Order: sequence, then C-alpha cells, then structure tokens
Amino acid sequence: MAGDIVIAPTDIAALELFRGLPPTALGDAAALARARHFARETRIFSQGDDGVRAHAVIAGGVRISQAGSDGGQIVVRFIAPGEMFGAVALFTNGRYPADAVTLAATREASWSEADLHELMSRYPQVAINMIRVIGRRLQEVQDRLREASTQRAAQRVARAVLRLAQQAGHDTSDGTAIGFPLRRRDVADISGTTLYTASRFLTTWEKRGLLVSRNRHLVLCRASEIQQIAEDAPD
Amino acid sequence: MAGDIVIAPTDIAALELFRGLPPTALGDAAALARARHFARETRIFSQGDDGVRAHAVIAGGVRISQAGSDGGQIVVRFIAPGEMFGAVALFTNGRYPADAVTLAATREASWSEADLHELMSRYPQVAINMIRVIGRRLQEVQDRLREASTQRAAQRVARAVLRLAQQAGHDTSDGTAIGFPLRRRDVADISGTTLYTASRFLTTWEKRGLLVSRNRHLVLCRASEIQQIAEDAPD
DNA sequence: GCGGCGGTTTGCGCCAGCGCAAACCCGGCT
DNA sequence: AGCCGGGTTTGCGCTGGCGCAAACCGCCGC
Repeated sequence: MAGDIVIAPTDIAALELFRGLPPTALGDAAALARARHFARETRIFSQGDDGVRAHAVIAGGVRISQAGSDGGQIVVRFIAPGEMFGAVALFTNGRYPADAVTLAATREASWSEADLHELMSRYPQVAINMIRVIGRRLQEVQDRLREASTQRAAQRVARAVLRLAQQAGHDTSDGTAIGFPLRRRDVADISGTTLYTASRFLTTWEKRGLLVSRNRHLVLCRASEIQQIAEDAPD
Repeated sequence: MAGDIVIAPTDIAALELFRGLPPTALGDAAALARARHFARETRIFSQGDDGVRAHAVIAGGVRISQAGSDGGQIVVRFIAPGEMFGAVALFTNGRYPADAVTLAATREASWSEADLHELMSRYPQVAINMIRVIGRRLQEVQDRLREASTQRAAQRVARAVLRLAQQAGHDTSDGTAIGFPLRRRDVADISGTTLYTASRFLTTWEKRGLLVSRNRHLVLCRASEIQQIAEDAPD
C-alpha cells in the first residue's frame, strides 16, 4: 500500500514550492523529504488527523475533499504533479482540514513542520513561494465561491472541466486530455452540483462532440465552445 | 474624503500581521506605513487597480466584494479592526482582485510592496504571520464554499451572522452586536443568497426574538438558537 | 411638515435542478 | 463465458428559493 522510495533532486526542482532556488537548497530539501508511493484510491491522510506534514505530488494525482458535520462533501481541489497539498494546516491549527485520496498510482514527497520551518528560515524564498501558492489558491477558491452563488449548474460544470484541463491537461490528437481519472461524482463534487446533474450535462456535451469520456478519462475536443457555455449561456 | 493622519505604534501592535514582534519592528512598521482616513461608503480601491499595497483596518470596517464578468457579485468578506486586506494581490498578479468600500468612517494603514518585502526580510515572523493569516482565510473560504453547495439558504444566512458576530461582535445588554452597519443586501451577498431570501429569514427570526436589527445594525439575542438553525434544521 | 430616496418587506408565480428509482453499461475476476 | 459490482444514464415528480412588482417604512434635508 504505502512504500518508501527514493527521490531525485530533479523531482524537487519541479515543485512549485521550491521554484527559483539554488541547487544547494534543492539538495537540502531533497535530504529532508520523505518520499512514498501509493496505489490508486488509497488514503494519504484524513480530515482531523494531527501530525501534519507539507506534501507535494511528484507523479499521479490526489483528490482533496472535505466533509461537513452534516453529510455533504465537496472536492476542495485535485492535486496534479508539482503541486503541494496539506500544507496550510501547518500554520493554523495543526490538523488536516480535509481528506486526501489518490486518484491513480501516485508518488509524493512530504516534509515535517520542523523541517519546513528550517528550510523557510534558511531560504526565505521558500516562505515567499508558500505565500504565492496559498494566495493563488485563495483567489481560486474565491472565484469558485462567486460562481457557486451566481452561476447556474451548467456554467459551473463547464468552468470545472476547463480549470482541470488548464491544471492537468496534456494535448492529444483529439483534444486536451485531463491527466487523471475522474468519476462523475468527482466532477459533481468539484462543481458544486449533484451526480445526476453533472452526468446530464456531460453526456449532452458528449453527444454534441464537445468532449469525450473514455473510462474515467475526460478529453475536451472543442474547448472554445465549452468556454462559451461557461461564460454566457445556459445549456 | 481621504485624509492623511498620524498612526500610533500601539495601533500597529494590535494588527494581526505584526503579532509577536519586538518593539523596534513595530516602530519600523509604523515608520513605513501610510495612514489614511475615509468617510463611510467610500471606495478605497477597485477591482483591477494596480499599484497594490497591503492594507489593514485600524478602526471602522470595510466591505470586500467581487464582481464577475457577468453581473453577479458577492461579498468576499468584511474587514474588522486589526485585520488586513488587499495583501494577497502583492504576491500574485499585482492587481486588486476585488473592491474595497468602507462600511463606516474608517482609519486604515497601508504598506507598499517594497516596504512590506523589506519588513518581511528583516523580520521573518512577518512572513509567517502572513502565511497564517492567508491560510486561515483559505480555510474559511473553503468552508463557505462547502456550505454554499451543501446547505440550504437558511443555514447559510445563520452561519454568516454567527461568523460576523464572532469576528466583529461586542457584547451589549441585549446580546452580541455586530460592529459595523449591514444592509440586507450585504447579508445576502455574504451568505450566497438573494436580498429577498435573506430579508425573509432575518425578519422571521426577528419576530421570534432571536435577533434584532436596529437601523443597519444587527444584534444577536439568542445566539444558541441561531446556531441550532445553522447546524441542523431548516426554517 | 413634507417630499424624496434608500432600504425593507411581502405576495405570487415559476422553473432549475435535486434526488429517488430503475435500467443500463462495462471492466475485472473466477 | 458468465457473473458481479461499481459507475452511469435517464424518467419523473417535487420544491426551494429566485426575482418581479408593489407596498411600505423611516431617515434626512429643505
């Protein structure tokens, strides 16, 4: 299930947290990192756990979801290679605020609170990067919040897949493919609607040739038309 | 409309951004700050403006709201004395992502990007505080996002007023009063519903004696019962 | 005192989208 | 091949709450 593996400095260099750092800093970061490997659909941490660490995905993908005291849950975001996750908790109450589950086989690295503080005080750029990452994420969540209360379901679903394509898409012969497998449920939970509603829109769009979904994998064929749906019109 | 004023080091010491700093640091921060005074309902900055600064409210209150390319707008948050605002933009794209308008007569301080960087490199604790503030705010917005897509309107309105009471409430003889004036529209925009719906719930609750609203000012009388509405039940 | 204006309340009709239920599809395992 | 189980599609009825419109209220300035 979870196995320790080695981690290369080149992997570290690709992480957003260590952007723009000198090689010696990357070496330090690599030395302090704990690297692990997880099979698909494996839980990395759970909401409420303590002993938090700062994580980053090297390869694969992770779903970060949050459940309320009532039943309802949402997907906070998906983590693509190079992105960090679970790090905000270090600076607030020291408990993970969400669940993290792998979408596919995944390699990740993580740092303890003490080691990250050490890195941040030795290389202030790490703190700046951290602020930048969290700041961008804050803006993104604020955008989603605005969308959630002002746009209709179709627009939100469209926006969600566009964002995913932007974040984790790679071009193929027939369009932009999203880098990790997604169930309808996942799409619903990240666009703030229900399984049923998300399914209806996606299949409608698939019939129109705007996208295709081949077992858990979405490919956007006509992104501009999806963009159209996202910004102005219903259906 | 906007007048320059002097600022006392004790005002600086009360800001969340400079929590836990030595007196000399507070003196530096005060020396670099630009302090101003605004009348009520005055715009401090607008969405899209450049030349961003990091702001903090000394006294009064500010409404931060965001408008989409479509008409819809939401209130991102209200800023109470001691809190900072407009600072995230420094680390992302250098443009204010929202509008800031005073709710009442307000004193604020602000720092330029260069000066803030200077302070952060001289006193690393400032950077840590910044991460803590943004991190907490990220968690709060994520909570609101989850509520927006899983709870009904009544619960969201209840949560919104509770959050405001927690953030800017002061106890009075007949309950917790929220520190700045709020129109129904404001309450609606922060709970992700409409003016009409927010009004309906608030007047229902007022008739039941859970709260009173005396010209723009809300006072929560029976917070525990409002809490009740927020967590389990409809109506 | 009076008019006007910004904000609030409330009646009413309508529809987006929720969510149950049942059928269906597909990939993996035996 | 055939079965099983998770995921998906789709029909259908119901309702929360949106949003127009109109009345109402109270503060402020003249």
